[in-house]
Amino acid sequence: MTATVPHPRQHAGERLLTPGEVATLFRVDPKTVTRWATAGRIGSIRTPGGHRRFRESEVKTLLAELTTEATEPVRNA
Amino acid sequence: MTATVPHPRQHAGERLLTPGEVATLFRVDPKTVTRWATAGRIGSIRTPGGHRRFRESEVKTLLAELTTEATEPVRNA
DNA sequence: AGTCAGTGGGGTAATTAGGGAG
DNA sequence: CCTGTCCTAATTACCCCACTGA
Repeated sequence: MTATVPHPRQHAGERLLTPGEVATLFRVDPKTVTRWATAGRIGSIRTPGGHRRFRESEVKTLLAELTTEATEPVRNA
Repeated sequence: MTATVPHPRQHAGERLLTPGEVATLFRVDPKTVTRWATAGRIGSIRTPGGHRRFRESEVKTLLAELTTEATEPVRNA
């Protein structure tokens, strides 16, 4: 396991995700998530130790923006 | 879980946070917050019994300083 | 007096950061 | 241009038990 369970008790639903969790959501390597943060494509919060945390809301929004639905119906349905 | 909510009305300007509460803000383990205090990365106040408390204003400031917003637009959006 | 979540201290595994080469 | 992997070092997470604090 990585950490504690999700917190229902945060500021304003400001849950944070670890690089590994974000990597799982996008099905990529955690290293890639780090590069996104370095490139400024996704906001990040650094711990005093240097590790990164990501806003869950931002990650979800990003996922939604990059999601494309099928526009043509299946011909054999 | 680490931080519960039972809380005394800490009136006055300076509200104090428990290690568990600070840990929640940074999405880390309460033990990690303790190490930050030991390493001098964050100021702490010790109770006569040895437990630590952190200044909310200092924590918030630190959190804000370590926060980076996304600057580059998403390619596929 | 007694309960009990939270904390401290110590020690060991798991993640992460960073650079670099493919 | 972007990503996954290898490496080392640093940071963090989870385990124990004893004590604090409300």
